[in-house]
Amino acid sequence: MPLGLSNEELDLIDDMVAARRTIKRGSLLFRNGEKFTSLYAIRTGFFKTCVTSEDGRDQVTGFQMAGEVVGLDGIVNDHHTCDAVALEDAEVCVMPFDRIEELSRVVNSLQRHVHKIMSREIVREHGVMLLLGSMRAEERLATFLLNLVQRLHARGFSQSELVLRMTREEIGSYLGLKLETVSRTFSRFSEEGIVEVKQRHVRILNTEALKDIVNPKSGAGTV
Amino acid sequence: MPLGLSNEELDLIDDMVAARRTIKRGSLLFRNGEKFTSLYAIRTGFFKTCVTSEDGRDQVTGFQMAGEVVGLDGIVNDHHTCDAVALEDAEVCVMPFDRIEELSRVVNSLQRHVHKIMSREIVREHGVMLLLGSMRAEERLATFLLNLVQRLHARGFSQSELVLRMTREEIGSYLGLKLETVSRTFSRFSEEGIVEVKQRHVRILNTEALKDIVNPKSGAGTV
DNA sequence: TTGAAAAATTGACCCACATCAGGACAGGTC
DNA sequence: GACCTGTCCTGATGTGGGTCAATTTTTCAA
Repeated sequence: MPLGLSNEELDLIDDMVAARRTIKRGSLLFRNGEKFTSLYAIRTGFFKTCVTSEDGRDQVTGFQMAGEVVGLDGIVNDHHTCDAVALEDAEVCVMPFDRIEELSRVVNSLQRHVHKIMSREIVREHGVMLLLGSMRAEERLATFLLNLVQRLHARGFSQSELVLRMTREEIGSYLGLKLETVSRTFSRFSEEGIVEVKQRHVRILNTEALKDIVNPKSGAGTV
Repeated sequence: MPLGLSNEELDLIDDMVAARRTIKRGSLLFRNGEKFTSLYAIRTGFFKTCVTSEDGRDQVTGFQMAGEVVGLDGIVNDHHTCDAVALEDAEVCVMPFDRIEELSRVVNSLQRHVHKIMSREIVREHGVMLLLGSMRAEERLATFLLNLVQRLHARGFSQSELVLRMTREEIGSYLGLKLETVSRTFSRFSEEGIVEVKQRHVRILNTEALKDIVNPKSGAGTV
């Protein structure tokens, strides 16, 4: 499932997988505080990860789909620091981290792959920080939709249609907005003919408009 | 400089360091788009890292001090995706990443160390996302001060006094606030006798109060 | 099929922070 | 000394999104 590996290497990766595990919609793959043992490669299904502050505030830190890896947060302290919740019935490959380290000492491409996965996550989070730190509600939601649809498209789904697996509240938590604001912003996009929204079914009618919102064209006044 | 390694292992780490490099205050260690070759361990000095969106918005993604590592963002795409700017004259160890990967195939503790550094960065960013997504200005600044002073204390500095190496604007960018808000919040803390602020010199008078701000005690009304 | 809970929409009002603007202060240069 | 320039502070005003509340729609269990 990770790209760019030879068959030989894929066999080794099979070696690495201890087991498969299925997770029912709504239940946890791992939770905050739990001992860290493995990374999980998502085969099917859809997850959110979220951290909780001491006083009970909750922040969704990401949404993960098939082919992506969760659990990286647990490596530092041998314990997970966030929850991973299945938003639909899911199946994952359990990859014991000891085994990963062992194998990646021998298989250079695997070593490289692991490093890239972690670095990619760091870079992704930089993007989220930019979003949370400086974007307005419309920009946040447009960014979110474009990102989702792009990842789905890379998996063979439509470029313009998607089904949200998460609630407005979860979207809001991820984007640093309240659910009402998410709902209103959807409505505004809808009024403007940019998207068609029916509950969790979203059809993007004007991708360019979304891109313009994310990346405001400087318009006429550019000297 | 990384903790928990034997002398033997430290020698190996010396092996890994290609060179030292000094960076003048205000100049860049690396910049967005630049080819990635190495990680950098900070020996002395203070850095900020920041990403820039296409339309010129800027987000400080972190402040780094002695003993911390920068450059992890470059691994995924062989190019850096952020700038690292020295906020005071600095010296770093240049550690070619090829060499790191090579050595960490042999030295297990180094392999583990590299993984932990990357995981720690991911977890740190989760914390920043929580801050940016759900905290109010006072909570953000209190969190920031407590974090800074804690890291400085771990390096042998005071628990209660610190000199900010960055401007109000840079603090604001990191915390998702405008510089005026940062300034006003400092003033408020000062009025309340929580800190003493003279330009970049900050003395924390009441650590507990800061902690209470970060983590609001539920007070009287808890049923 | 019915009933109850969960999710989503929409409106009215409010507030924390942004924006705009004026001025003070420090550090450096001539 | 006088003069910049960058940084910081503070006041007045505006606004985007939060809060509160009412209603509708969907989902799902019985």
